[in-house]
Amino acid sequence: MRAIALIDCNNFYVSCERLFQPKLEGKPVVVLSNNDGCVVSRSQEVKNLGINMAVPWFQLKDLAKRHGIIALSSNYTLYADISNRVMRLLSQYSPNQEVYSIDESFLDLTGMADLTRYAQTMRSTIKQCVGIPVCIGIAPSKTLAKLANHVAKKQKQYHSVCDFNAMTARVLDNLLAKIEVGEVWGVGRRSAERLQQMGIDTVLELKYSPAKRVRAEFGVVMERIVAELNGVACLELDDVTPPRQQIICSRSFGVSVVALEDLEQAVIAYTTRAAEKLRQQHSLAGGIQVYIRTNPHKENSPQYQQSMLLPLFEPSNDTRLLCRAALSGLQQIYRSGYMYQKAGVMLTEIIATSSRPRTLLDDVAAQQKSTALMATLDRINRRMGSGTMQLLGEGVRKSWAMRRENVSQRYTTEWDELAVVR
DNA sequence: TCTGGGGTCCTAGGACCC
DNA sequence: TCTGGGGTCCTAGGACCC
Repeated sequence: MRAIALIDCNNFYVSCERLFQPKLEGKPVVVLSNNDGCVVSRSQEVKNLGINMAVPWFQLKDLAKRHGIIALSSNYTLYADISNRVMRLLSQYSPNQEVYSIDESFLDLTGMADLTRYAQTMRSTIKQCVGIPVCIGIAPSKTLAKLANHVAKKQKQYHSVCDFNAMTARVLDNLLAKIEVGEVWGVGRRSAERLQQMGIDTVLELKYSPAKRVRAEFGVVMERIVAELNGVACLELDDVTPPRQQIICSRSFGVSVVALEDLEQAVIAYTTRAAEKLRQQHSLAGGIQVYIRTNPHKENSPQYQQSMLLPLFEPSNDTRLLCRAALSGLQQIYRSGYMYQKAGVMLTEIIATSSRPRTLLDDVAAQQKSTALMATLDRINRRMGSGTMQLLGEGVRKSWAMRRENVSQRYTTEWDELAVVR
């Protein structure tokens, strides 16, 4: 039988912070999204208080004061580095790994013996070498492995490892009968509501729903989910991450922005970041979309949002060229008199640099010059720190920059910020 | 005062073609 | 009175994920 494992780090961002600040152990801790907006990671103590994911932080301030909740700004540089360490360790346990997200990985363990013990070894190795606690679910399909992981997390008697393959069909069905249908991977809030209206409340009920009916009501995606719940693997492990088809960089501002000049700075900054990512994956973009919007939560102030797609004359990854296009778009959609809350850019029609189309009009010398300049820019910023060299138009003061009031050090990636042992 | 950011896939509908 | 059928491509929007 197929054996797919899903390894999921517990309370990942909070666990990363605790690695370097042991005093946070045993205390209620949350990590907030950019701009210190919403809760994106919660310690067990916080979950026990009944605080949900994605709650706006300002709504929690009273509760936080009463229970002494510690709130940290997110530090993605740190989390990405810790994630890499976990993933590299995990890769030693199977020839076939899919890194699914910053804190999750699938491993194909088909054909291996004594999987529960094997998984326990994995757990203790990661805990010992990196310090991050994980839970592991094992099953014949990805969707079931996700559910097995859910059980491993919720039910203490499994000691953080749950192997559906080691259960009889009857025991498994009894387990599935106790899980709400909304817990299934790929069943979101919308579908869960519709399923419940049809009388399908539990995972077990979805598992035994007639395929025809599911297909007619929800389409192929849900049909595939039902097959996966029945142990038929429809989703393969993707062990190579394909290059992105679109690259987005967008941010809310720390304060509302009114002036075009500030929006221009922000758009240049975001385009610069997006272009860096584009070059990292050795690609060119055929177009760039720019958008701005006011704060939709402020119902009393005038609302405006607009976007514009600018096709490029030829595909490029030159920051200067992309910025020029984005700025021309911004100038066309900008309207004065609004309080802007967010701006963003999206690179589209992405192709590999190696498949750059050739035409008789190509200015090869100019292309080579651009490639060399961008490579130098990237090298300097990688070596000396991101933002060492930037376009002047990005600005220096950056009054619009996001809030990060309580951010921890980049303990593992910056010489100046290493943990100090006394 | 204060509500994230970055992705993918699917579907429906319109334009267009023969 | 009465006006086909089938295909492609593109875009926008919805739903979902972490």
